[in-house]
Amino acid sequence: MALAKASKQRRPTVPLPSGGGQRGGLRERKKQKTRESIQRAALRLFEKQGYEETTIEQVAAAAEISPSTFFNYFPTKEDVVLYDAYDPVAIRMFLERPKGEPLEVGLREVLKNLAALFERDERMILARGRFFFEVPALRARLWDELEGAQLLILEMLAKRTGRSPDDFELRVAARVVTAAILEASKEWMQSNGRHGLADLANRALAVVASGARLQAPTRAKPRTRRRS
Amino acid sequence: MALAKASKQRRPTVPLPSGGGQRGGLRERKKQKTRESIQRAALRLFEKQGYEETTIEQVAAAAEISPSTFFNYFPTKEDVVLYDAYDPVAIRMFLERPKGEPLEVGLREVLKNLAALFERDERMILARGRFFFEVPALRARLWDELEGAQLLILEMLAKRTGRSPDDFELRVAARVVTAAILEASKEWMQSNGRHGLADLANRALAVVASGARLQAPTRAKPRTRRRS
DNA sequence: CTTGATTTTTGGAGTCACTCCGACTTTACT
DNA sequence: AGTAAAGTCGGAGTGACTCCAAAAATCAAG
Repeated sequence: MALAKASKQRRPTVPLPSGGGQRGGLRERKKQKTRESIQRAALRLFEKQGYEETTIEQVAAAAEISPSTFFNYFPTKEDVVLYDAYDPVAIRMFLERPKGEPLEVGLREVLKNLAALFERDERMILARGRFFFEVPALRARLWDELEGAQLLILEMLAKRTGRSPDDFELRVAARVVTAAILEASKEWMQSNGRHGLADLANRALAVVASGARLQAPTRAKPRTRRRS
Repeated sequence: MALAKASKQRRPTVPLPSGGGQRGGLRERKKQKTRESIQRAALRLFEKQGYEETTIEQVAAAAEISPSTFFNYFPTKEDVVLYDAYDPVAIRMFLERPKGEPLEVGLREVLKNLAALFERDERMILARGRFFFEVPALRARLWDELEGAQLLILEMLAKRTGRSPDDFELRVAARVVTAAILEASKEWMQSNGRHGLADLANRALAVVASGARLQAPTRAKPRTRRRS
């Protein structure tokens, strides 16, 4: 079956700065800086002219590098938007949760901490977020990238329950939890940060815990309703 | 904000044959046939040489049309694989479920009926399935396309519960259910149809209903275990 | 500070998906 | 048959991305 070579394996996403944000030789540090500088330039252009309407050439010019060099830093145009310097931090946070702790608690805590971290450059994060949901190509990539998150959660669940990560039911559970958190993030981004990320995640996880069984109109309980 | 035009709106996916599979003028019927013939030619080539390794030119040649014409039938290369003649059938099935029926029951029934329908060209369906999970570009598109399914389920849930489709909790529920079914389909495809689609869907929905709360190793209860 | 090895940057040539469009052919209808 | 609509095709782009080899910057030693 020719499927093996069918994918031309998308070369691994931008290498995450293995450390928490300060690792690696001076060499690597500089590369990191350039990468972020390119990203900034790109996002600025995308916001001004739109994603599709901006060419790599323009981004390269704005970042004062050659188009060739752009591809040294990001394998595809999409990756400039995808790239998130916080990712490794989040992953590490998650992995370092105490072994015995119930999954949801861990998730809630991580999300809470992240939300706090985000306050720094929330503006940029939210801007990126909007792209994800408005540019088809990015939206698709994001979904796919989520697979990684799901795997993390799966591992965690496997450890907690003593089941194998191959267990079908376990995989369903992991995917379901991931989906819930995704919807929370989406709401967060689309509401432009008005609703707290931690809050939304809590509510989403509550829905999961209740077996997604929603009773009649709860119309009378206007929760964190703000404006329409 | 330039976001509005940021997406160059991916022109709508291949128009679904509005009817259940037999509607439209003679004109349209012929188009449909051509479309399916192109798809067959394409899938055959993809299987033989791999997706990325096959050019549109080759597909066009195999289907005895010009490359230009290819794009008359499918907006992108991905869509040749994505296109599913059964989609409209499935959607219609789902929409025609009795109003009062609980969502899960409806889902189970639809899935069961579909599974039965699939027996016809299961081989091709499964082949397509494998592409989805092995070719990054297709995987991503599929995730995104799932958004449509989620919307359907959301509508249905809204009707059932009397809540608004904007309700955050409802959206989470819809996404969670969709995720469960996705995992079931994925398992189905990856197991090459060994486990029944309807079975898997049932088990997945059960996990959701239980609040995704899995107890310790259930190793001792081998369920619908078949071979392994 | 010089030299040679090692990265990094860059330009150029090429592939491929996809767009735009005008010319040409087929089909449907009177 | 005659005409309008729909479908097909070819050619000339554009832009993302690959491959490669030649410059240029960086670094390590002597």
